[in-house]
Amino acid sequence: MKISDGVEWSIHCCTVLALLPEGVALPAARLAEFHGVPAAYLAKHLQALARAGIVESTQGPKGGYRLARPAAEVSLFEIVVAVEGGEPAFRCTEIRQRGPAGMDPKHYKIPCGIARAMWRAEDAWRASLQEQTLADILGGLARDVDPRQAVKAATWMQEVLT
Amino acid sequence: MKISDGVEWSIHCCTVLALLPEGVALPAARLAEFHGVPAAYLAKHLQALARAGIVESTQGPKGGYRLARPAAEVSLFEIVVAVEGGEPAFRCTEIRQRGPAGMDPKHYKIPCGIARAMWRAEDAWRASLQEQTLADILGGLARDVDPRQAVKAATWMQEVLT
DNA sequence: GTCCCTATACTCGGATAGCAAGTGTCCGAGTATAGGCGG
DNA sequence: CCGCCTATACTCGGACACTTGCTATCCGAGTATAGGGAC
Repeated sequence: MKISDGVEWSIHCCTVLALLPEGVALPAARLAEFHGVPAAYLAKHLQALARAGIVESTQGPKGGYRLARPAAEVSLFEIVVAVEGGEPAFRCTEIRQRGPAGMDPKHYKIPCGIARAMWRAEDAWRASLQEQTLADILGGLARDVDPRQAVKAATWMQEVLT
Repeated sequence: MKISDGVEWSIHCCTVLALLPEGVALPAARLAEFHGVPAAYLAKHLQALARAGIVESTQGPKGGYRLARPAAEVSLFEIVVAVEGGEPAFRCTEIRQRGPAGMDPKHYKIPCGIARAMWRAEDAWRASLQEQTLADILGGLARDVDPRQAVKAATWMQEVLT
């Protein structure tokens, strides 16, 4: 079980986009440069975020990506689903129906108890992600980030936006 | 993000082993036959369960696998960890240290807030799995399984154990 | 000086290769059993 | 008849190919901009 790197990158990108002045967009290439990741691959995930309505894209010069909604209205869960897809991590293959003790599929009305148990755990995971928003991440940044790094980041952004 | 099929198979196998009479073992080949899955591949996962101390193995004729502890003392979490490994699903690659705004690693004492958020969700997942034991699964079986299937399964087991 | 037009260059978007982890399989090492032999 | 020994066959255990999905990349479509020209 492994969560795609794209999830980590996407959340970081959304955090940066949330810090952007109103009405300004940042190209994928700049986001990639800022995080030191391959631009072409990051673009793939930003597209997924755009399809999910989390970010908006503008083409042409001075174009790029920007957050589609206030940071407080974007949960981490939405980002994860946008990048990884909404399918549950545990997939019941109904092996209870196979083998010598199996019966006709119509007799299995209730999902397998094992699947229910695994899904219950996944629901707890989803609930936790759903109640954490980008705004919470930003609050944590303000608390934990070294002021010198904040200055470096702000300077870089100034330079890029000119 | 996908949980290995081996987890599903392993939990089903543990459930069957829990229904076994005291002091009797079931070979991997029989477990595979019962669930209609490839025997050689299932064996791989049973070995992982044995290494983790969840099941015990006996060699030679009349040998096989049996549960190492009472069903109430085996949580689903243990099984998942035994099969999938204990590494977190979300792996922080510290991209905050890279790029033009990155600083020397020694300045990053606290884990990235994004990683902390993701890990918090995983903790909720783990907690849910930890409080669900094989005994709970067995209880669900008694409630939900079609009596005719129970008979088929019991008959098969009788036949195999002779 | 102002407006319009056009060419430009910059952006996103989807289609295309490469690689790692999970999936599936095999054969060798070890051991409890069962039968045969001797006492 | 009982106990011991040996050969057997059945078990687990780790080492070896294959396939799916994530990783990484490229080039084409679309568009806001900026400059130049006409009025």
